[in-house]
Amino acid sequence: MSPSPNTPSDSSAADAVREDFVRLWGSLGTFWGVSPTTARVFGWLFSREDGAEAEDIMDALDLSRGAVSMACKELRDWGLLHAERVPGSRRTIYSSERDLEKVVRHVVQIRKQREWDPILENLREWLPALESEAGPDAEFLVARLRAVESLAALADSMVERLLKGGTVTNLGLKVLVGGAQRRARRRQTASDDATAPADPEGATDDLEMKSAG
Amino acid sequence: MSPSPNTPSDSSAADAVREDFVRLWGSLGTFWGVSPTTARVFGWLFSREDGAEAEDIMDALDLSRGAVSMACKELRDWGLLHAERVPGSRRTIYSSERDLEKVVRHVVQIRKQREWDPILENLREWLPALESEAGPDAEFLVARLRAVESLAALADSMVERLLKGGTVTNLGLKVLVGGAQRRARRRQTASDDATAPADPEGATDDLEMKSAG
DNA sequence: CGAAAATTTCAGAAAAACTTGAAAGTTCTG
DNA sequence: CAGAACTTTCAAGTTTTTCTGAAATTTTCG
Repeated sequence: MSPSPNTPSDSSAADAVREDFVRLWGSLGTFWGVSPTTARVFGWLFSREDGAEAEDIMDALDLSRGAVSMACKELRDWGLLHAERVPGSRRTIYSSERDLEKVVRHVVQIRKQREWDPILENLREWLPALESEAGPDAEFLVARLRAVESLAALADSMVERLLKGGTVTNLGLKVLVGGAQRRARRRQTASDDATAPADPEGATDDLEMKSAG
Repeated sequence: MSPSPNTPSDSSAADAVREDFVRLWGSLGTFWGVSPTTARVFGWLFSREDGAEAEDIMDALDLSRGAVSMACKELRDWGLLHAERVPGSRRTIYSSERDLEKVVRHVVQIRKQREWDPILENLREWLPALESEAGPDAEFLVARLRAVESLAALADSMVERLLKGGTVTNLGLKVLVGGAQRRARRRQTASDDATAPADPEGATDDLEMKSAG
């Protein structure tokens, strides 16, 4: 029953859990659109209090130098990783974004831009083209596409609210308690993101703002 | 300007849009967890008023017989496809679920069972093990895991509400208008999903209920 | 019941995605 | 400015996923 106090710092309960957590997080990679390895790197960093340099990561996760570099680059693009250079040294210290809510918001925002917005964009091209065409086939297709559009638009507005509405937890509570009403009134129309290209560095920079909460 | 009335039924605007729609839907496959081909099959069927037999599908989407069969099987498992046998014939007629909201609900439900529930399940195993362990590392990990847990639990409750709360559109409207309040009061604590196994056949059968709305 | 007309299954082929390792590029010390 | 210490990039190799085609299975008709 006694927890094995022999092994010095290798197989503590914390390390065992950490390992499982990294595995789980890796298997969830598809959920938010990155490779398992990339997800594992994030999970590992997230499970640690302090940042780590590339070599620590390749050591802990048994990856090549290149794999770690690419995973970290991708995570930086997603805005989920801080890369810090220690002044007197050549090393880069990576650490995960600490605020899980920011992580979720970034992931949702980027997936929305990449995968969701094109749907609405396309639908709004297709519908006019179809409406000028007569015939039962075209009419039916219009009806179906409208159904897709209205559902997509609904999802879009909910996500939009999530992104603008402060912390996820707060939003969740508000929704559960009914406070969403107030927010809906002062909803400001988003400047159209259809034309705005994603600026890859801006995503990273966003992380820095509002860090004092 | 005149829509080319020459080509008999091949390159109408409807068919052009249909083709694009199928391509788009296929590229979205990863979003809800199936292969592009499977997604394309659904998209094609969804874009059509009437059902189609296997050969129509392989013809339209340029797939082998086996691929069509596998895609349809997977879609049936997801509860997104109706397979109907015409009595006097040997053919099976496939048609997509017509109600997009049902489609969304089924997808969300199944992905939740497959990918989300394990998270909560695992977290609830790990936390007790960690809490009995002293040391700063374990304590830190507990804090991080708790953050994951609370966010996962929040998402879980929102999804749960989506699944139980009638149509997606209705729910969306309710949320946007603040009607969520009522629901939150009578929120019954879900019987822990940690132990409840997913019943794979129930998911499919669900499609049939409430078909009269 | 046996033949015909479909659908399903599955081993192997093709394609896609991921990882590696070495070469090229940066950034810091002397 | 040359050299050392890291990081990044990318072509090639490996693994995983997906598709095919033919054999096995199921279903209908005579």
